[in-house]
Formats: sequence, structure tokens, C-alpha cells
Amino acid sequence: MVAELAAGRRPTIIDVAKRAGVSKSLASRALRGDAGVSTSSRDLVLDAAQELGYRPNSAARSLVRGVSGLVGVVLNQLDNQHHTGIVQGVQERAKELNARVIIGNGAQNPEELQRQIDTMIELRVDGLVIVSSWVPRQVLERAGSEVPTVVLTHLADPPAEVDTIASDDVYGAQLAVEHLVQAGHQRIAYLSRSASATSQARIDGVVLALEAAQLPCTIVQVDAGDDINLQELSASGVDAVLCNNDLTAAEVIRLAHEQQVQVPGQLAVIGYDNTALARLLYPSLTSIDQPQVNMGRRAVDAIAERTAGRTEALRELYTPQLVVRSSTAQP
Amino acid sequence: MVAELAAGRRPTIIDVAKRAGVSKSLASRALRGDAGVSTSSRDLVLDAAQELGYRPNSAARSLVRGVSGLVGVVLNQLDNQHHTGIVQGVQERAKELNARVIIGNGAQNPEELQRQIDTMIELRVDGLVIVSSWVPRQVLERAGSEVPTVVLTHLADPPAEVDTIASDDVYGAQLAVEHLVQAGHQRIAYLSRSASATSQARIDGVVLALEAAQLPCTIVQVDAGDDINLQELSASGVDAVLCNNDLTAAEVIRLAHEQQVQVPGQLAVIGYDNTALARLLYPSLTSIDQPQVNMGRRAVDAIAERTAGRTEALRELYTPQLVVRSSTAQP
DNA sequence: TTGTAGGCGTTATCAT
DNA sequence: ATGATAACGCCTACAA
Repeated sequence: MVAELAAGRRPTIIDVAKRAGVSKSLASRALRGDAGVSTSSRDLVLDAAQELGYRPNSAARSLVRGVSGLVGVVLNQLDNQHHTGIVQGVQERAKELNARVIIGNGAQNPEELQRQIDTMIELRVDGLVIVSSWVPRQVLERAGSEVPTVVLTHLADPPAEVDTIASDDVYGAQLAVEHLVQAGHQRIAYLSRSASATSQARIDGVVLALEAAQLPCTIVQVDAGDDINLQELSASGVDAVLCNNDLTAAEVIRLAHEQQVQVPGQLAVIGYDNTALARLLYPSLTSIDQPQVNMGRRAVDAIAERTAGRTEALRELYTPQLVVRSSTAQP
Repeated sequence: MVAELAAGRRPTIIDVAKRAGVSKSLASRALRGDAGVSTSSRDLVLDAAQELGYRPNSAARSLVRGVSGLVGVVLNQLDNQHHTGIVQGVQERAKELNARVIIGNGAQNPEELQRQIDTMIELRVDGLVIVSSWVPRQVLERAGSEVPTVVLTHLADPPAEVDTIASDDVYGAQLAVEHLVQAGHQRIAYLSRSASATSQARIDGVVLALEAAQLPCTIVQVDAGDDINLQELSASGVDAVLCNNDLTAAEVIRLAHEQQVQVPGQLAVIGYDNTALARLLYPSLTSIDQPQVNMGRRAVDAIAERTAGRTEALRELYTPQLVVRSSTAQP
């Protein structure tokens, strides 16, 4: 049993050095595994640290080294599997590069998003990953000018200060629509619960694909609080619907069940993001897959490149893929 | 357009002071809105800061003040709505108390969980919220002795060093089983995909309730990689199943659809956590609700109390509630 | 191999 | 109202 320190006071490297009977610089070297430390004093220091329950103070370390070893991720929805898939990739790659990841949750609130970004920058993260298309351009510009910043969503007009890694939302929507057209659907709707740049890009894709097929186009926007009106949709003859994400598609499928609308028989449904939810639903959900984990990994690399000196903005676009499941009829 | 600083170098309070033509102490006061600063010099400083794009360095601040203003949340699953609901509560209350929240994701990996906890402590968070029952006792003891720590899951034997806020898992499971019994079910199973202390507590509740009802008890444990075998369950006469969470219940409902098992007619299903998923499924899912947001809020209060001097461990237990939906027959 | 000393950016104490 | 100055805990030349 080791004597406890005064409440609130945590042991410092000086305490460790004293207890080990060495100078604080030597303690510092030993603790970090620097070369040029005799085995004996290394053991002395390590033992002392262990006994005292020493923890390096990363504030002090960050201050003197000028880097924090931290990658910050700010996302606007914690319970969105598309976002969390990206975080997984970020964490994987960060670990390989010996960096730590901290996450800030924007809670679907633009103001909170901004607060989180501020917090990260003040924490002096070495890189910032933003998974949201709700961040004002001006905020992105400033963030990007202060720290290597990567935005992982579609941006209508990304500022030069930030890197962007996205998947081709226009093409993804086209893929989905083409799949529906090939299956013989004539009246295809796009149903969105979001008004982001991402959703807008998907609308563009839908329009393109439907024009090419010379088919009518129905765009439905439902605000957060409102209910989806499936009957109205059916009444207007819609026989297939592409949703802005899997969550919205899940809502549609539930409503279809409730209203005895056969999926895909009477109504084909396609989601977006290909999250775990797509496999969980019945009927299982056809969806557009984005390489979330890889995108997250690349984001960390982009930060590393910036740190290494790259100055041009990165504009990376991944190609999404159609994953066919039971919510659409096979052509 | 302001002259840019040398790459990599961020303006400090000294730069601001110089530009404003005042001492750094005065700049510091002005920046923090301290009283005792003349309006004129305050404006001077604030303008200078604005022009330079000054950001306080929280490492330096944290070092000298001894507090970071940070609350750390470590959770072992980012895409678990029960966990994210708690985070929401933490964020709400932290904001009211003027603290910032950073999140660490354990990624379902005990080793990573520990790394995240270490990171938070080294970052000198003022309080630590742990949403996981996978953290070794020893790690909790150490964390709790270094920083006010609150664990938000059921713990078989919580260390004296940490506060715990949980909901009564034994009672919750009892509630669920009693609901099934009242509906006339005779062969009730508990199906779990987790072997945590939380799940064990729910098993205890199931056993208690079934013994009281003098009904047989079936406990099924399915490991992460394995599939749920619904046919086997049906073959053994099970007509109702309580799942360890809503996600597992969703799997059961999908399987039931696939195998033409009527829910709730042939098989009643109850989830746990009452997440958004419960409302999304068809049939909608009866589930056990935990006051996640409130629990998250209370966690921040617990931290504040500790900081204010409380030394006894907090042991708070919330009472869960049954939310009846369509996946169980009305009694 | 080890120790000394200076400084990272900020706050706070003490003068003025 | 304002300004020196000494910490905070750590790292890193530079010396020994």
C-alpha cells in the first residue's frame, strides 16, 4: 500500500524522479523509453512511476512538444451507423499511426457542432475529421486554416482550406434508379428526410437517371417532425421509392407493413448507406453501399499528408455500389 | 486581409497583447471577460484577437488552472442507441454546467476501451463517464482513484472508488416476464447475445419471475458470430422470448418473418432498452425502457458532487418501465 | 549515462 | 486599471 497523495494532487514526473533518486530529465527519458538510459535507472524510474500511479499529463506534453497526438472527429449524429462506420475507420488507421481519437457529437444541432469543432481546435488536435454537411462554409475555412481538416460528406462547394473525401452521391442515386428502371418500375420517387447537400446531390442523380429513362420524377421531402404519407405516395401511382438513407427506408417498410402494401410487390424500396439496419429489416433492404471504413482510414492519411507538407486540397470521390436485397424485385 | 503567421505557428496571447499594445496579463483578463478591465483596452484586445484568429490553447490553460473543463465519456459501442441516449444526457447537463464533453469509443474491444480510459485520464478530464460493463475491476478502481468516475451499467460488485448509476436489470427482466405470463405464455425464453454483468442480472430477473410463476425457464446464449436458431427454439415449445436488447429482438423478428412464424401469435418478442429501433420494426417492439437521458444527466451531477467534496460512493438505481407494443399480445 | 536549465502558453499573485 | 513575474508539468538542447 502506497501513501496516498493529498487530494486532488496527482504525481508529476518530479515526484517520480525524486522517488527514483534521479533527475527529472532522466525520468522523462526512461518513461518514454528513450535510448541512452541505463537499465538500472530505467527500472528505478519505472518502478517509482508504477508505485506512485504516475500518469503523464498530456496538457504539459502537448504544450512543450507542439503536437497533441490527437485526432478529433466531429459528427452530427451519434446514432447514425454511416457516421459510426467512418469513425471505425478513423480509429483503425489512427491506431496504426499511433494517434488517439476523440469524438465530439454535434447532436444534430448546428450550434453544438460548432462548439465541438471549437473545442477540438482549442484542444490542439493534430487533425480534424468532420462528418457533417451542416457546418457553415466559414467555419470550415477557419478550421482548415488552423489545423489539417477533412470533411467526409458531400459539399456543394468545398473551401480550399479543407480536404474532402466523399462518395459519389449523384452516381449512387443513379445506380439505385437504374436498378429500379431495369426491374420495370415506371413511377419512381425519391423520399428524403434531410435537406443537406448530400441529399441534394442524390436528387440530382435521381433526376439524371429518370430523364435518361424518360420517366416522371417525384421528389418528396418530409421534415423531421412530420410523418411520411405512404398512401398519398401510392395514390399518385408510385411503385418504387429511393430513400435518403436506410433509416428512412425502414420507416417506409414499417408503414408498408401497417398498410398492407407488399414490398417489393407493390412498392420497391431502396435505402442508402447499407448499414447494419439493411440486413436487419424484413424484407431485407436493397441499399447503396459506401466504403465508410476506408473513407475513415483515408481521412487519417490525408491529415498525415497535410502534416507532412501537402498544400493542395485533396478531393477524393469514392464510387458507391448497389447491394441488392429483398426489398426490390429482381429484374 | 491580415498577414498570415508562419505556417504551423498559431498566435498566442502574447501576439494578441502585442498587437493590442497591452501586457499579456491584461490581454488574458480581457479575453476571459474578467472584471476590472477598461472598456477601451478590452476592445483593443478583442479586436486584436479577432484579427489574428486567436484561439486559447487549452493545454496551457489546463496546466495552470489544474482543471480542464472536460468531461470524458467512454463507451464500448458507438452504434448502440442505449449508449448514445446516455451520451445525450451527459451532453445536455454538461452544457448547463459549462463543461465540454469528449467521447472515446471502445469499439467493443476491451483493450481499446482501456486505451480510451487512459487517454481521458491523461487528458486530465475533470470527470469520467464509463458506459460499459466490460472494464476490468482493477481499471475502474484506478480510474476512480484518479478522477471522479461514474459507471453507467450494471456492475456485479462495483469498486468503492466509482459511482454507479444503473437501472434495475433484475426488475426490468421481471417486468417483461410477468407481462408475458399474464398474456398466457407458458414457455418463455431469454435470448442473449452478450455475456455481460448486465445480461446476467437480467437472467436473474427472468429466473425469479419464472420461478414465481412456476414456469420452466429457457436461457439461450448466442455468441457474436453465430446465428440465432429460431427453429430449435420453436421446436422446444417456446412461445415467447425476451431478448437482451432491441437489436437482438430485431434479429428474432426478421427470422420469424423469414420462417413464417407469426409475431406475436406464435411467438411473442420483447426487447430491452426501448431504443428508436423498437418503434421502427414491424411489428413494433415491446421493450423495457431505461431513462437513458436522465441517467446521463445524473452522471454529470455525480461528478460535480465528487468535485465538491463528496467521498462516499453513489449507488443509484433507476426503475425501468415496460413499454407495450405490437410484438406481444395484449393480455 | 546523467544533470542543468530554459521554455511551451496560460493564469494568478502581487505590486504599482 | 495595468504590468511584472512566478508557477503549471513536461521535453530537450546543452553540459558534464
